[in-house]
Amino acid sequence: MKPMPSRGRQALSARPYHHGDLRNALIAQGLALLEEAGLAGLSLRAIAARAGVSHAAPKNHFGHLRGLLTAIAAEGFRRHVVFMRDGLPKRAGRPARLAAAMRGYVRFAQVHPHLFSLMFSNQHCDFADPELAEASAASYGVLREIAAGLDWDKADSADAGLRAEMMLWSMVHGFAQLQLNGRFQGAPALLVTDVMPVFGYRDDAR
Amino acid sequence: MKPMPSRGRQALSARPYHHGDLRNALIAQGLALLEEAGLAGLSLRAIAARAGVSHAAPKNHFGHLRGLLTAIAAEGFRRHVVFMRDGLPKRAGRPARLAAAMRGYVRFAQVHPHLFSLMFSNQHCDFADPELAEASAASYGVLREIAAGLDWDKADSADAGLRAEMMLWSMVHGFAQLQLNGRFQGAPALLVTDVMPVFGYRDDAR
DNA sequence: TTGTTATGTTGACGTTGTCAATATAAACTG
DNA sequence: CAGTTTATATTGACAACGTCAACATAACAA
Repeated sequence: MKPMPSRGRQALSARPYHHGDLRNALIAQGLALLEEAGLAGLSLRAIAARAGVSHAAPKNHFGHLRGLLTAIAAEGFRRHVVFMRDGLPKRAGRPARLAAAMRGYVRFAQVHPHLFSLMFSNQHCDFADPELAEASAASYGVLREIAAGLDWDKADSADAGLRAEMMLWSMVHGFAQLQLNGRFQGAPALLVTDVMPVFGYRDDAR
Repeated sequence: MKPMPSRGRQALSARPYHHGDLRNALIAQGLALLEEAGLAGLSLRAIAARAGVSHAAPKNHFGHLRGLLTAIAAEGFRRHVVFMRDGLPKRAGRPARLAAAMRGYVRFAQVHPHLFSLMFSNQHCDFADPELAEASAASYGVLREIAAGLDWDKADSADAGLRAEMMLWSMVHGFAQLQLNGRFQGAPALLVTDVMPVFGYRDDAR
């Protein structure tokens, strides 16, 4: 009744010495364990056990616990992008797309609270890692795209585009973080878009 | 050359069996160690050693590590309030006070990065704790005070006051958090107030 | 003085991340 | 095919950690 080894080469051996795709298996089991046990329960040894390998096996693929957590966070950012782009009407105007992306950002944090915490915790993962840097930049890219052409009181400043990105990101990220930590508990349930100012766009085409 | 015990009762004993004010000493040493070694180095045993007591002593005052970290975070929030009120002109208008408080919020995160992380990490401290709840509510109170009467596009909505508080808090907290994690690294250095929309007040008296 | 309670200490336990030494399998070389 | 090298996984050990139970010491109350 034990699960077949993924590589069915050696018929007689119950468990092959080499896993075959341990790196991805560790990331997958880490993601699963993270949902079940939270950040505190996410230990190297527990992940290794879930993947059916020895406690020191992860060291070959990721040097440290930090390395494994970084890889998990990178996968998190890839899924984060999906949430932001999801529920986003294909040919909707930019204000509608902005609202959808903002809500997607927050919804991700609600659906995957522990993963979200990991993704934005420099305690646990290494933002200098190229893979994580690329994945998180892609997530930021959605925001960049949506912030372009925003009409507000700083639209004519030198770094208008940059400022718009930073403002939107700060607002939505702070909202998600504070809501996740239960800091809005006493208040009636409000969406990010209920709390943000309403922004127009200079050129509402496209 | 060893430091005198704080209670000078027993002249001959090098170190009195009872510390006298261990609870506060542990919080103080915890704060100091946090600045030096970061959140990762903040262990029960290290704090106890710094305070010159045995490794299990903290258990009498705080039941768990979590309890000690919670007490440290509470002290953090008390200092946070000082930062927000600091540099705030006595009889300045509300927009100026808003800007000063926002910058104070972010400056605190810059000056005490590890403490700030601890204060907003539900991994490490317990927001249900009464002391922490009171201290953090006081910090939120500064924001409440400053957000009252804000003039913006949602000023006439049902929960106008609440929405303003949540928006400001989200924005400044997200900014501080993202900046702290180095996510604005590529961008030119900007203040929160460079990035926020400019808000007026309905009644700019007081 | 005599308990009683609060406050620290000691030693132990299981768990963790990391490492060195070893074993096994795959890949490459001739 | 044989022989060697490289990648991958295991084993056993280590120190550090949070927590606990048992004990020691001091402050306090009757």
